[in-house]
Amino acid sequence: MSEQRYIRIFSVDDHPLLREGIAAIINNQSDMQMVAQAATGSEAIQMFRQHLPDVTLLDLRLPDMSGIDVLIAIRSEFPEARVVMLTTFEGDVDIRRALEAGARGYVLKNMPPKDLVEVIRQVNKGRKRIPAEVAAQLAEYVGEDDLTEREVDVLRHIAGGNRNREIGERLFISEETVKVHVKHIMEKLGASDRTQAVAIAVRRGIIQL
Amino acid sequence: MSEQRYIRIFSVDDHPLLREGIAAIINNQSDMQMVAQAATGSEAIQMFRQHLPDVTLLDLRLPDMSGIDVLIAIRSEFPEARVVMLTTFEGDVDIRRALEAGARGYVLKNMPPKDLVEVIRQVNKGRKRIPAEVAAQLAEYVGEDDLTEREVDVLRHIAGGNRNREIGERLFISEETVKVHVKHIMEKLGASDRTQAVAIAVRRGIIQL
DNA sequence: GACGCTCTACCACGAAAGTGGTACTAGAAT
DNA sequence: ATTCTAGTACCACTTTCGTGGTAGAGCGTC
Repeated sequence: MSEQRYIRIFSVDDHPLLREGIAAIINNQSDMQMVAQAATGSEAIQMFRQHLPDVTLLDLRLPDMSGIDVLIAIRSEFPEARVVMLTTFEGDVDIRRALEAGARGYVLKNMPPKDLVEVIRQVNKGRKRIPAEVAAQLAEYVGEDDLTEREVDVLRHIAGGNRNREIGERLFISEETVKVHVKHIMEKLGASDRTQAVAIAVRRGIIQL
Repeated sequence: MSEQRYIRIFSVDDHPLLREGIAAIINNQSDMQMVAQAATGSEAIQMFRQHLPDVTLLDLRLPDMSGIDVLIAIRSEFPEARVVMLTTFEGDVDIRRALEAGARGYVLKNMPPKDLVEVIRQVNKGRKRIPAEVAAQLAEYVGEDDLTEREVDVLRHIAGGNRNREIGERLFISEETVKVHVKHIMEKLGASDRTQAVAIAVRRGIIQL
């Protein structure tokens, strides 16, 4: 194949300065071209349909919706879409959910540009690519039980400063049941009390404050 | 004045992609020029001496030290240095400390590029410039007491999941004194318990997890 | 149908946390 | 010199948390 075609790239990020930087890097590569950009989730979904890029760079936190939800939306319509998450967040939960939702790569924003373009080339070839630094985050918690949805509900109320009795009232369950959930939350997260449970959950990306 | 001189700009940020974007924006302005870049605090201090830029763009979180400390170091040596903080963090404490340390501007990374260049122009003229969005964060907590150093110490130990007795042992004070500190912390932050105190403190940038 | 998981609920008990006081000291500020 | 602030300490008391069990209902799976 002597004909060299560009890798057509679509960037989704709500930070204009960063988008600019990505565009500069991309367009400096002889084999890549930035074909579109979006700043919100709904924009992203719409523009994906228009441009059908080879590789999409997707931020995790967007103003209107989660990057994970954008990923799911795009892949439900275009199962072959090749999406690389590009974010500052290192929490293992975000990484895991992105990969479960079909992301082909996961790159941190503080990585050198050459790592990014390398991941793009690999993903464009249909491979998956997770840098060691990111994989290490994942490995940290393998085998440990995830919190259930209900437990995350309870945890959010804990972070809001609610007492067990209040949490019970809001979730329409007894205080005793709340205590059971709290116990399980602390066990699963390895926390010694509810406060540390919140701290750990925030670090791991299980909840946001 | 017919002779037009460039505003010489120095960018300090540990995200290469973002630095690239800033450089692209800056060099697109007819009246500005990027003269140097640094990725760490110590690099920043050293390169400032070499280049003596007109305006410095400084990230708050750097790998080796806090952006605030870099700012203090630079301004102790060059009191006329014009520094704009450029960061993603909206916590009022970071903003306040930056301004107290002599920052002339405080711009969020998700702002439009034209806001950034506008702030740079104003700051270069010797003015201070704080976008409304940032000022609003500051206004949120005016008049409220800051936590003392000791209280922040205690708060950090709380976030680590320590009991009052343990905190006392580590800080070489009695458990009863710890309880007094905890009481004051909750009062000042408007928290109903120690867990919410940690959550609020993290949101406001008083502690990091 | 038996198993496993999740969510629910209750009980009892000891351990912390949180509340409301008082009070002394050292240093900064006025 | 006096006032203010931050930090220290102790006490008494109530409330909440955290731990250890047991157990049934509902749902999906194998």
